Amino acid sequence: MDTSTTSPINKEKIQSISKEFKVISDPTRLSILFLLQKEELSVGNIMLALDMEQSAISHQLKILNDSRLVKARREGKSMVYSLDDLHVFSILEQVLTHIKEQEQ
Amino acid sequence: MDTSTTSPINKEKIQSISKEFKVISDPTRLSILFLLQKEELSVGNIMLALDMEQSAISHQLKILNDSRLVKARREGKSMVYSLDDLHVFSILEQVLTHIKEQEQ
DNA sequence: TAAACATATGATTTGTTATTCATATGTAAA
DNA sequence: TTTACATATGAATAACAAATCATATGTTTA
Repeated sequence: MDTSTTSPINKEKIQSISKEFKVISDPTRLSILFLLQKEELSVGNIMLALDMEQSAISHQLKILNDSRLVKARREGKSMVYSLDDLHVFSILEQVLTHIKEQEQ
Repeated sequence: MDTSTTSPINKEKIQSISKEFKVISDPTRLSILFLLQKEELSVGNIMLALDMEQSAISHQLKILNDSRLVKARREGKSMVYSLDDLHVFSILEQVLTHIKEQEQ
């Protein structure tokens, strides 16, 4: 199917794509996503793993949460975050493959 | 294959992925890529299509060119740009599908 | 070969995003 | 029921990226 003619790209679509990519183009947020791919983690544990300030982590988690890439649940005093949208990883896999190919 | 255990994500890899996404997360650059998907275009024609300043277009084309997403050739007085890496579009297609799914 | 045209590019300005700082909120333990 | 602990959040600052401005470079035409 010829997407270039059947679905013209308008400004709104460009903006949506742009926003999606912006969320996953920040190193801190990417690191969080990869950490959570292995296991769910509390904010404190993400802090320790990335060696960053609590506030910085929380702010980035909010962005990830707002775009429904992660979800949170309370566990006692801490908040435990986990992935909510596995779809990003198929995209990340593609990019990783691409990077690997270009390295050769 | 379990990529989470066989290929640990290090800081350099995070940076590479981040850079790749940053290139395709700017609306102007995305617009240029979609324009070039249909046909190769001179800087002047891209200017007209996006209604933006020549310098802004040139600066963004440079970034796209540096990351080997587009290539340029001279044609008389003008420079004609075309896509150099169709791979991005498989990623863009995925994101578009994702957006479409979430809309429903 | 001077003028006009098309694009590139460095420097500055403007806009955006991430981090930090200070503090608020919510939960559990003393 | 005060204190400690864990996280969230608004405001300020710092870092970064895009657009603009001014001008340089390269090509064609008069």
